[in-house]
Amino acid sequence: MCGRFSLSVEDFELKDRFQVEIDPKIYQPCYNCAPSQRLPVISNHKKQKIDLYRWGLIPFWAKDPSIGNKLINARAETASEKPSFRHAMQRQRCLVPSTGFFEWNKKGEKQPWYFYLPDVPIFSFAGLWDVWKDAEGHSVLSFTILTTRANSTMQDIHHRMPVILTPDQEKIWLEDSEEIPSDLLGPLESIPMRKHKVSTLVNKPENNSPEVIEPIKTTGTLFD
DNA sequence: CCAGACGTTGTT
DNA sequence: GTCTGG
DNA sequence: CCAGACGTTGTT
DNA sequence: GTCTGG
Repeated sequence: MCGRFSLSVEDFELKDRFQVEIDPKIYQPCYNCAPSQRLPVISNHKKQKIDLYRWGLIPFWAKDPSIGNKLINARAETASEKPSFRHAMQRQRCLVPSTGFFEWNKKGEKQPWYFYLPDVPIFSFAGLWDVWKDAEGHSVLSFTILTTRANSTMQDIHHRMPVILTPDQEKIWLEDSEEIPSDLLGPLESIPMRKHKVSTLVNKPENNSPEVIEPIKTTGTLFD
């Protein structure tokens, strides 16, 4: 699963990496990105621009927007059949830029781990977005992150992981085709991934500092 | 027909 | 909006 | 994902 | 236990 990630780069780095415009007034690096926050997204409708979307997809037909609290992830295997995601899966795909993400090992103590790609420092999750209008007609843009089976690096910690796209796959995911490019949605194996234990400071979303992604020392091996 | 749900994770 | 269950 | 709340009344 | 908010 994926319920917390980082995007710890400056605006110009994102701009260079994705060839997009970004308003420096609305952007700031994020070490501890959490559900319900407004976070940077590149959608298929605005491929040349990064905008902020709320994490937790609110389907366009929702009466109560709090449904978004439950829709922070969508299973890639079933999203095209689910009422909440079907429409977005066909027409409203997006990239969620990231520099790494967190998972908590449930066995024994609740230990947070940080996962990242040393060869691809900025990557993206495959996402879906939607637009919901409140009673006054104000639009709320929101997104969810697709999940899939864990890859070999992750499976000791968790049996699910976010769908990570390679740079080549990013273009395909954003193409305006109602045929879903489902071959992109498996666990990432083609790019090396690393992990290390991090401080439980990351548990609180308000702790948004570089410290939450730093490796913590453990008895025995320094790196896991 | 209307009412109510619409999700994922992990654990049992 | 669309599907399921009563 | 985790943390924190989870209620009503009346009064200031 | 379950929901809301970040």
